Amino acid sequence: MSVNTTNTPRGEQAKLALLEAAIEIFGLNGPNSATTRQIAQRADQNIAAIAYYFGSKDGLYLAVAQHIADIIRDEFRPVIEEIDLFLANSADERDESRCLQLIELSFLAYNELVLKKSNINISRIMSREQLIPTKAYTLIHEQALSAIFTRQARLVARYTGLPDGHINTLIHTHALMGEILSFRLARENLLRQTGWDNIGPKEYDMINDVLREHIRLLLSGLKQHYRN
Amino acid sequence: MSVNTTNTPRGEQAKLALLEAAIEIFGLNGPNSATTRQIAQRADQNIAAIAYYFGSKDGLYLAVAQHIADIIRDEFRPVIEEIDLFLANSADERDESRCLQLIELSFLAYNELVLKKSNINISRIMSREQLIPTKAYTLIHEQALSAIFTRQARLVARYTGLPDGHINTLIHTHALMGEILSFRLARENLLRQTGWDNIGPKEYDMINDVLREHIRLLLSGLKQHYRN
DNA sequence: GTCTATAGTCGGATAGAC
DNA sequence: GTCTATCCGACTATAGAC
Repeated sequence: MSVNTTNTPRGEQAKLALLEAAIEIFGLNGPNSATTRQIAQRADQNIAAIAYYFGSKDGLYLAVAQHIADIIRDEFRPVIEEIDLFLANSADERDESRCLQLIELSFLAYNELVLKKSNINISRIMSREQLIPTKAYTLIHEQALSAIFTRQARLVARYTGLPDGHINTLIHTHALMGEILSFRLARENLLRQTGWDNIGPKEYDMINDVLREHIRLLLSGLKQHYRN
Repeated sequence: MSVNTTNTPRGEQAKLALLEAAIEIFGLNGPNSATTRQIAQRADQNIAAIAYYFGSKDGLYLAVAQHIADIIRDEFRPVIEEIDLFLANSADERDESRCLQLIELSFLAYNELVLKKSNINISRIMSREQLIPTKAYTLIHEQALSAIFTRQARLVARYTGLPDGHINTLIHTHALMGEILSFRLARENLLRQTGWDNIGPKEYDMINDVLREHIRLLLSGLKQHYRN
């Protein structure tokens, strides 16, 4: 893939427009059935521009993945820094409530990321990559997701007393994360069962309340079990 | 869609072969980028057979959805009958452990359904339908999923004391179901974090143990909270 | 009922004008 | 750097032979 690295304002703007249109079209259609014609039209750019700036349709898809990884990394940088600070400095057992708070913070931040309407196509692309992973998933996982999930598991271990780095701890953390993901990945099921026609601010708040309750119940239950 | 209703053995066999091949190809590719050529080839049938038996590619996709709904309905019929029996006969409060058992049973049955290797493409199709729902989702939901989830929510209400039919109860149930779904819908994330290269019997057992523990912890926590 | 051949459409990529 | 025109392959659907 030979990506043009021009920095002229016009070129930069064209690239960005193509990237954003591509997120939308790839989100709605998947990498195979999305067409470069659709993307170019949505971005108000010429079809040939895709080949020029990104080498090929495939190059554009990978650039989209990189863009998504950047967005997620930026979004989570503050949370990750706070977690690292906590994990580095707090070897004692006093900071339980801070630990719980950080777990809640990072999980609910993830919920916001995937449920935010403006991110709908990003999360569509990511879930499709979970079903049929391509190089794009590797990129997003290694550059963004891995850092988040690794720290979440470490916090869960610290809080509950589950062994740090142990596979069982990873499964517990993954299962808990599943509660968050379900509201995006099984969104349609939720809508049909509740009769909602959308997840707006009111619905979002109800979901968040339930999630917060589940996180606290589960973690305190696990803690009682594994600390003794 | 004009579906041929021939009942000659050869015709029936051709239809079934096409259906099963279609599940595989639609699972791997999504309804747009899957091609009738691929499906016909995999089924060892002529391309024209698809138009003949199912009217069109779209007709085949809907037939696949119907086939999936049938499979799920058959799989869950016994559980659903047990649940209905329980809900009808046990108005008293004594049967708590039976209630919990049924919740666990139905949730873990769902886990088996989505994780079973032979069903991998069925669950791929279903998750894609959650992302971008088509008529196929309506069909599967109304004919199979709705019956399961409605009863699960009723059991959860019964066990925890949450109000039956209330939206909050539905959200609680959905969130809990999310734990199960995550092992299929975020499977790739799990594999990368654990280093597994597959979810085999050993991994499946570990997952099931964690899920059972979470179900019990969460439901008993909710019960303490809402029963008092 | 089953198949081959093909019509008609749309896809990604590119050559070459400006 | 940007765009138009076009090549060529792949797709669905169908007409018509057997």
